[in-house]
Amino acid sequence: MTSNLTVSALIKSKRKQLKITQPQLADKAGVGLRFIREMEQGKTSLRMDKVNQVLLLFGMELGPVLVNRKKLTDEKS
Amino acid sequence: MTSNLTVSALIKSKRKQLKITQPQLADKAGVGLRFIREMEQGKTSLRMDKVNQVLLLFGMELGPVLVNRKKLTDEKS
DNA sequence: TTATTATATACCCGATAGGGTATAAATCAA
DNA sequence: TTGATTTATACCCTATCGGGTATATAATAA
Repeated sequence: MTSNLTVSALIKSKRKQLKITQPQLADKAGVGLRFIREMEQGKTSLRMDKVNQVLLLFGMELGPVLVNRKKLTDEKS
Repeated sequence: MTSNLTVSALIKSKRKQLKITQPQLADKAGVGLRFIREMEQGKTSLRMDKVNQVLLLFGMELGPVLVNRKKLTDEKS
């Protein structure tokens, strides 16, 4: 199964795992606190380079992924 | 093996597959021609929403992916 | 070669991302 | 409850993204 987690959800959970606050994450990533917040809140117009600065802390980056074919039960192809 | 194709490479190859020009792709995606060019040339500071507008034409979207552990032969862990 | 077509580069400019900061609202612990 | 901590909202401001357009440089075909 292809997970397809949103950036928003991923960052939030990863940050919680590390038990650090938004200001601390912003600091580590070298981005503004406001950016971390907009990211966790799912803003869609973020700049890729900034997002990658944060994702890289978790060994990840933005890449093209297949759109989630909704649940198998939802529709018949 | 996790492909990890860049957005740039993916768009360029997908566009060629469809045998359409940059202006045509820009048109279909609803973005400017300049944007398509910057995208194919690997500009890193693109806005996610705009990139997704284009990727969606190919059934894809931006998502967090694991950073490529370089080739197995390149380095010893 | 010369046309034709596709792609790249350069400019102007409006819109907005993102930084900073201040304040408000949650959340949690005592 | 009250106080401390974390997160959310709102504002100002600069930098720049991205659209449009014009020009330049391939690239391909005749």
